Amino acid sequence: MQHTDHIVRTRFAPSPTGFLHIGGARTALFNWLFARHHGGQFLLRIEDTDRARSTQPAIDAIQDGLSWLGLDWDGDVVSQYNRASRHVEIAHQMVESGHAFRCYCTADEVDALRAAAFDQGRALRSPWRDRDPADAPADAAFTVRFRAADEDMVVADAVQGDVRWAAKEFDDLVLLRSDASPTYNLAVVVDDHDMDITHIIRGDDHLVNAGRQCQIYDALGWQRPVFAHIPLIHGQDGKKLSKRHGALGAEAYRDMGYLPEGLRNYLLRLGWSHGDQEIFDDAQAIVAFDLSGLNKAPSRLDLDKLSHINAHHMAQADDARLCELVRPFLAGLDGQIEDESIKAARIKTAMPVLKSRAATLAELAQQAYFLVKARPFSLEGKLAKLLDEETCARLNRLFTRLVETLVWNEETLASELKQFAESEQVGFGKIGQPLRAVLTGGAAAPDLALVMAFLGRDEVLDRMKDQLSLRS
RNA sequence: GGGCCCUUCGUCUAUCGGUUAGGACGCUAGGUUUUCAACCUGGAAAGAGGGGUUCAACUCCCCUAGGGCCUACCA
Repeated sequence: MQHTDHIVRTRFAPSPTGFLHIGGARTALFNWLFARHHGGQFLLRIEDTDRARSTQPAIDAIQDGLSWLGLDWDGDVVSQYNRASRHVEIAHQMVESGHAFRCYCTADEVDALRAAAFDQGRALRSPWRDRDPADAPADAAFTVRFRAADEDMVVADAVQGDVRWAAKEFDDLVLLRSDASPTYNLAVVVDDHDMDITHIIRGDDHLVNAGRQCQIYDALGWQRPVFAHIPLIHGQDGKKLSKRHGALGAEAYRDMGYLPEGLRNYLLRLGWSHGDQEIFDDAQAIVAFDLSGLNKAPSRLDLDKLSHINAHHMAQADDARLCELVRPFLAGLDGQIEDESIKAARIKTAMPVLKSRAATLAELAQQAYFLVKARPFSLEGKLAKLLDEETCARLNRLFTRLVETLVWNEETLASELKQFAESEQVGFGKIGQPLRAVLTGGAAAPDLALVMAFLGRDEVLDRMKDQLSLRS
């Protein structure tokens, strides 16, 4: 696993206890962007050393989420659990070098020690750090603890600046549990070192861990990576994002109809800035991203802004791709025509116009609905009232005219409608409103000439006939 | 209890000692108008509080307040 090159290497290292939540997605994005910016590698490691809480479905969900977001990782996924023997090896090495020691304290003794340390406002130190190993009780269980360093610690963080701790703030942390399994802080350091990680971008809930981990790096004589601790994302209420409070998985955003590039763009600007620029495509983001633009304060999720950003990316998206993506959203709407190929054809034709009118795929489905509505449909309330006797007579005259319209495209239809309104000597509202009702049944739709062009002559005439015969 | 981190419009942010404190979302007034959306033109809206340092502070320092993280044989 050891690399001899000197390229930038980042990693995303989630623990598989749930889906890929929005904060993790952003952390992954930043690491991905930073690696790509420097032509380096972005690695994925699953921190699955907690066997009780780690699950395969969670591992799958994380990978699916990253894939959906378009954050591709280099090489194979690393399982931290599978590397346990290497962690143990390093722990033993530290015992031999004196940087770690066997602690024979029982759970009760540790509790008492901790309570005392807590009262004194200091970190826990094991009495076994200075005792002769020969005093060890025979056959007693022990943990391997790190011998907390005597020097004060300073971590140069790329976001937070120099962060300092007094030596007494660090406890003798457990490296190996009494069952000899390695703990997080040991495993992380060993893995990041072995994977040649050069930059660690992660949530600032790990800021204190950085101090602890740097003690281990130093003890081992390993070079410390660059740390960049980014603030966590909060919910709309400013509180921590909890699972039951807005902390949704990536797939939830997908199901709400956001595009991966839209979510990526939004997440990019959440806690990172580049002057006044709000909209980024991937190429721009990769060029622009740097650690110096990272913010120190936590930020809140704002779905309105996400939608707005997403709308830009919808308008830029490929038509054929959107036709595919909108299908599941359309499927939820009832009263549609049967023929899938007609539906697909109409939506395809209209897509260049539709996509600029919707902020999400869900809205896109709403915008496309009028195209696939099964006729005849009934008009109610205000729409029905539009079709009084006079209006029906007028629409009948329009009908006759449309039958004779030779060229059926937006341009000629627009001028047909305009001329018709003039010949009727009424404002366009007198024609546009009822005609729209007749053709769309009240569904959202673009300009009428476009509606007619997208629907096609037969469908337009049929929808007119439906309503006019009902009222005559 | 202890340590560490954070604090500019409602929200995301710009500012890196000297600006009428800028932009974006949202909100709002008006325009366009055949629905919805979009779009165009305006508007309201901010430096948590208190001390310093300085000719000058949002910007540097200290205190307070408020949030957050860690303080596990979780990660």
